[in-house]
Amino acid sequence: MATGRTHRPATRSRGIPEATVARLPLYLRALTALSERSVPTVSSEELAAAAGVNSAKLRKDFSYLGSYGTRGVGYDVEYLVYQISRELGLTQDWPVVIVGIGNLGAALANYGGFASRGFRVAALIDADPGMAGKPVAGIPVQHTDELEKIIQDNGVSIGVIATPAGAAQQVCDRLVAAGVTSILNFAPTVLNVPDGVDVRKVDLSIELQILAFHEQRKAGEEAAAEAAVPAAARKASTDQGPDGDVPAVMPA
Amino acid sequence: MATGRTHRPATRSRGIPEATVARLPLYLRALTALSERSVPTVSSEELAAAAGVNSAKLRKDFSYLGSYGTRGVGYDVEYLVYQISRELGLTQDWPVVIVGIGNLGAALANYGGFASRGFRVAALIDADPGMAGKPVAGIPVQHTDELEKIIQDNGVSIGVIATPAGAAQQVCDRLVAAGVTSILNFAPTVLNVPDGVDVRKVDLSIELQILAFHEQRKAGEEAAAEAAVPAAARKASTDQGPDGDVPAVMPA
DNA sequence: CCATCTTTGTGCACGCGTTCACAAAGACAT
DNA sequence: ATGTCTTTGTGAACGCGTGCACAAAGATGG
Ligand SMILES: NC(=O)c1ccc[n+]([C@@H]2O[C@H](COP(=O)([O-])OP(=O)(O)OC[C@H]3O[C@@H](n4cnc5c(N)ncnc54)[C@H](O)[C@@H]3O)[C@@H](O)[C@H]2O)c1
Ligand SMILES: NC(=O)c1ccc[n+]([C@@H]2O[C@H](COP(=O)([O-])OP(=O)(O)OC[C@H]3O[C@@H](n4cnc5c(N)ncnc54)[C@H](O)[C@@H]3O)[C@@H](O)[C@H]2O)c1
Repeated sequence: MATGRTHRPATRSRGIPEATVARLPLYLRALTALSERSVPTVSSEELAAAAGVNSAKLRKDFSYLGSYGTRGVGYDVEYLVYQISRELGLTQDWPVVIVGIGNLGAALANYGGFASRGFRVAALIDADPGMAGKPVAGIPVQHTDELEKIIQDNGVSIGVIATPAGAAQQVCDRLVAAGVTSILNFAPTVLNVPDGVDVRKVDLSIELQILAFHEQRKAGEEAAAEAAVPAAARKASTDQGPDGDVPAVMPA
Repeated sequence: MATGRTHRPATRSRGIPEATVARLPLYLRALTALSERSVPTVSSEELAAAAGVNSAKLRKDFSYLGSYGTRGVGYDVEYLVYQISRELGLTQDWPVVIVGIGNLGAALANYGGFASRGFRVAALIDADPGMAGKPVAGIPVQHTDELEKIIQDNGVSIGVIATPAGAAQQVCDRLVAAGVTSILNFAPTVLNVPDGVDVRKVDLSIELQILAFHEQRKAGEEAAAEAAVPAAARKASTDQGPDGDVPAVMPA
């Protein structure tokens, strides 16, 4: 999961489980593809395959929305697209600001998939005075000094942070103070926010480390250990079954 | 969660729960920061606060590693850094290839945090012949034709896909055929891979949609509904409590 | 050596999420 | 109308993850 909500411990808003909410965009994407191919209806089995999930799970997910399938036939594609869009709040327009227009921020600004579905880049903000006024993806970058004004003038409630880690908390605080209540954080830091503010993080580094963990499992298991032992571990992991013994000694 | 493993249904490798594995990088980051400040030991309470998790959870997580705390004192920072690094497979070097050097791929290539911890960009690969040879972040881009050779010559087992969605599955298949067994996917598609291959995805669009959902909940609840009803929904959500009634009618 | 105080490691209970499996709903043919 | 066949919607069981709460471990001071 490159994701992970912080705070607001699974509040299950209005009865839709968090896990289901996280899958709705997946279904929506698959349904949109079907819609473009003018497919009128789809069974839970087919759609589940397209979305890469279990069909029972998909049916249960839809049942939380009120579920509009027809037994023996399946689901009406157009109708589901609408229902899910509405449920996710995609029938309205969400102005978004991106703070930190460096490598990543610029890539995000250039990303087309942004506008495609309800999201609109309202402003690009950077602390570098040299960037102010310079257009990125057709949008002029504005200085951080304008942050509060931009948020308020545009009624922005969703902010994207793509600054260096060191600046993230500070930027976050300003965004929140200005009225932003949802933040997508790309900086590798834990953000502290007051209740009522949602934070989701995208952390490349964590994802890679998780992959490395599994990769090591796959590779090792026999020719493991004995890599580079920095004088700290004694007889590190001879890997003898679960709960394998570990050196009960601590280094300086 | 911008994350989400596909396939391999929570295999709990060697007894370490998947949820714990996903948190280890978080602890490692916090510990590294402490280490740089030369802090010798840290209590579960302090470290948990820094990582943004519950302290009991943290202690339980560490207990899976064999746990090396000292009661009444806490954990030795350096030692934990080493133990977690080893557990995550970060004591070895992981060559990584990035496929699709567009806006995002270039940003990733330029990303410093890559090399910092065990990961090394072994090659950049793109299908555009015009890019071949052109250096990005100091590394010359190579053509897709070379993909298999690059993977094999460098012993690459981790691949990053940053191509357009349409090309992702095809690229994925080639990576897997060439020997890659872990994939980090930035393209908005569900990738099908054989057993034994791990896929993690980072999906900006999904993250935003999840935020939009919660944002809508926060904003609405009273002045909801009655937005733009595309002749499909009849008496859409009057929001009368949980399991609120929904129109039992389907459009054409 | 003993008492006190801090902090770990974990038993336990609870709730969420997943999946199976099946009854019922409805389409469709005859 | 009746029967058959497909597919939904969900009851129920199970397993994982979380967090409380506490006993035991060990440091520290006298
Ligand atoms: N580039 C990637 O692929 C990538 C991947 C994963 C994570 N990240 C993270 O994303 C963040 C940005 O990465 P990047 O490669 O774009 O870095 P970058 O250095 O290229 O860009 C950072 C930008 O933020 C601006 N900035 C600095 N402080 C600011 C402030 N207080 N307010 C507003 N703007 C400020 C800088 O002027 C700069 O333009 C970093 O935290 C990085 O760790 C990047
Ligand atoms: N830019 C972003 O911020 C962003 C954010 C989220 C997701 N994404 C996704 O990441 C992917 C890349 O986005 P982008 O903005 O960099 O797009 P882009 O068009 O700038 O770059 C895509 C690159 O992939 C290359 N390519 C195409 N087919 C290929 C193939 N078969 N093999 C190898 N290379 C191939 C192209 O030559 C191009 O250089 C897309 O799927 C996009 O949806 C991008």
